[in-house]
Amino acid sequence: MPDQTTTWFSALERSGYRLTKPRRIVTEIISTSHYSLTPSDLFLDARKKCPNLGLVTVYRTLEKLEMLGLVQRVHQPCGCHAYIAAAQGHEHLLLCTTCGKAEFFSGDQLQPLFDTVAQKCSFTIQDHWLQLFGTCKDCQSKG
Amino acid sequence: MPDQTTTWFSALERSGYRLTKPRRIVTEIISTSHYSLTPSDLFLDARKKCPNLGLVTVYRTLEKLEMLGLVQRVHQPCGCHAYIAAAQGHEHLLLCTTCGKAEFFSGDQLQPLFDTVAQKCSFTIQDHWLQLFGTCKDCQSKG
DNA sequence: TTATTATTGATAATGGTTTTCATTATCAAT
DNA sequence: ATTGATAATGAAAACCATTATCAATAATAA
Repeated sequence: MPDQTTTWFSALERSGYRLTKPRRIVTEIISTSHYSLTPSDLFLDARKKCPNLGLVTVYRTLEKLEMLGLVQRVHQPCGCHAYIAAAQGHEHLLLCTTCGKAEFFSGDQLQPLFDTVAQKCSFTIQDHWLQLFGTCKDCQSKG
Repeated sequence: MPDQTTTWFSALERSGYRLTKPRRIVTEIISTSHYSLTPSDLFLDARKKCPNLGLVTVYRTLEKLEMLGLVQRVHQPCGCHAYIAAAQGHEHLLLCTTCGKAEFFSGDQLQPLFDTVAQKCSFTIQDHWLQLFGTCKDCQSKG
């Protein structure tokens, strides 16, 4: 089992949640995926290993993983219904609009911009949200 | 009538849309608001001037304004159902989490970051979304 | 093993958004 | 100003993602 998955199982247990079969399968899929997944995506995939899984359980599992900061929502033009393993620290998402692959990049360089904006607009800035869209290396070479 | 509103009316006409009363009222409200508004917000407000307005017309008007690049969606943790007059050029949204007021700021400083990310991740970058959350001056002084 | 209780899946309910359709209003041509 | 083609409207129904309900089941502590 991948390290990341083990870590997530521990986090769930530490918070008092039971490690049930449906929960383990859903957690394993999203903890190892490099693509953003909708509840329905997850459901269809997880059903292969747990045929009587209910869609509702996917929603409930995502809810817990989100509260634990393990997954985050992905915002897209066509909607904001997909999830992905959350960033480690101050990182932001870069999405391939062709294949859906997701990568994280550091947002360290953003602080100066935030300071400037805070001063110009007289706001105190608490949070920020940044996402990039583009084409990954593989999809570039495929034309 | 505010300049911005006149401009939007012209844009609608230029695209072959008729300037009906419901459409004019919805357009005027969102073109002059400094707050992001949900379809429901717009509906309730527009009804004051057009009592038999249907919620559906609000959705249809927003759809057209969005296609014309006049309004943009506002992404928030609690959902992405609000709209606001679109940015002029390379600008991004700064939202007050207390009162909902929205301001735009220049995103010119972001290009170097995008270049770095494109190189490091071997992506070509086509689009980006940035939104800041904070507290505006008024809300700061009110505690 | 047993008791407790969190979790599950099926079903129904919810709420926001879209579609359908008969009626109405706009606007170009007269 | 009037007309006619047709875009636009509002009401109702349909749709779909998400949430709540509840009896049955499964995971953990004792």
